[in-house]
Amino acid sequence: MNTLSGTVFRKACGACVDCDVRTMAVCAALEENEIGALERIMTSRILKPDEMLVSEGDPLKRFYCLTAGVLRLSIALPDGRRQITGFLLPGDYLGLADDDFHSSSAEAIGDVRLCSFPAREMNSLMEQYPKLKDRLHGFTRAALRQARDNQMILGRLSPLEKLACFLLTLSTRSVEHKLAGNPLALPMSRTDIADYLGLTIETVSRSFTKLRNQGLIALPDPHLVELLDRGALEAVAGIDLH
Amino acid sequence: MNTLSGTVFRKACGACVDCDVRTMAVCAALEENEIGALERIMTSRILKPDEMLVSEGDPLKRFYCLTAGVLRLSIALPDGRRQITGFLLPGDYLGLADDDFHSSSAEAIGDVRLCSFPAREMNSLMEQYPKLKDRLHGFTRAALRQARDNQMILGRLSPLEKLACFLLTLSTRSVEHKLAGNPLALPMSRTDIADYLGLTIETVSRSFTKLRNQGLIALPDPHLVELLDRGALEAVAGIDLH
DNA sequence: CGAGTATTTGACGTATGTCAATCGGAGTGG
DNA sequence: CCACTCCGATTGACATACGTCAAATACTCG
Repeated sequence: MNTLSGTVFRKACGACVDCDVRTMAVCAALEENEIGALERIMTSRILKPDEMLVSEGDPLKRFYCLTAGVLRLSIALPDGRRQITGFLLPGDYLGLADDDFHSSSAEAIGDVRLCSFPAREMNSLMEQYPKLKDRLHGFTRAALRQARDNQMILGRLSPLEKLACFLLTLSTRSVEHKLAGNPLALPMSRTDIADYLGLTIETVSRSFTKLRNQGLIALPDPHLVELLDRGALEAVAGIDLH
Repeated sequence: MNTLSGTVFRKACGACVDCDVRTMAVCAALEENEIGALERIMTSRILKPDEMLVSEGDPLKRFYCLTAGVLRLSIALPDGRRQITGFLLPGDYLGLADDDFHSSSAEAIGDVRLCSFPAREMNSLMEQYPKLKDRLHGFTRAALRQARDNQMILGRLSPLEKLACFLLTLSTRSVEHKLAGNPLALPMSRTDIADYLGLTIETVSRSFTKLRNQGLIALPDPHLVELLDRGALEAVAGIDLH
């Protein structure tokens, strides 16, 4: 079911220097001879599918760095409506937006592995290594740009445009995060995609079908998309994204 | 027409110590004896209604701090569709999301006055005063939380809920920014509100009328709302915000 | 192989967008 | 001071894209 499994646990718990996300995560701010400081406060953690890592409103005790798998960030309304504000890929950092409390929930999609840093120690490490803080600030700015792009997607695009946009940006991000970009894995469910794009699952499904019928994508199975015509997809998305 | 004019140019260009936004803007990070460093690199600027301050894609040359009036941040699609990603109030900072280029356009709504800081000098000042950098990072995190709340609003709320939510949060923010919170000034047009909430102006207008008919608000004129029943508005919004 | 769940497809209703007309206030000129 | 114009806001009539409800299909996992 989960197309990522198999790669997830390739490595038991190697040293930071050999880590899959060494070059793209927070830790890339530190040189080989400095990484020990981070490693010393770090603990590993594994999540099972749909396991909740943090819940909206929880006090912020730890920061996390995703090393394998995908997380969904979401906000919920009292009546059960849900908005997924983003998907975290390996190398992404959890806790960018928050001061003392988590403003979103974070749940595993499929199996997940992450590094966990106590907030206190991480904060003092950021004082010790300013470039660590700078890198995180840079991540926060990028997350803000992404959130604003999402506002455009949610507010002004049609369902078909939304889906095209979603597939293109996920593909691009996947490549940046060293995951396959073209036969593209979609570990999340249709419900997740709907809650991300502000649609119903039926509309998401119909949009997939439409893109498939137009020959722009192939769907070997619901969790794998092949982007057959990136140019045409970009035309459908009606927006050239980064 | 513009409910803000009259207060806008109260002060010609006083010293930072006496500034209206001294306690809430970036500059609050610095003590009285340090503020000179910021003042030295600062220049004042005034914008006329609808004047464009920066355009999407422009190289980032300067940061700005709004001292009077309101700015709209927006992203545009090639075909003219527009998404307003936020409104900046006095004390807010422009440039939080950006690295080398502006990711949104910024235009004045009514008359605007702002402080302008050359990016280069501002960056070196942030090195000199880490608490300045910390404050900006804090602003960025807050902006990210707000952008994610907006994703929820855009993706999952009905038009009536969107408008109620908009009025409540604008009222709260106005108070935080030392503006009137209850007869609430709406300097932006219905088109701006529509482009912020992902609606058409007709739907915005109908939603205003509905809230008025339900006795939740009064509209002495289109740019002034009185929140008659905050509790009921919160119930309509279906979301307790912050 | 069978049960349970996720996805897809279909039929239908409605909320919201579209198009068009009216209203109202601000600014201008007679 | 009043009439006229202009532009933004409101209201109305109508259409349709998307949501809702329901059934069928396909996949996953035991």
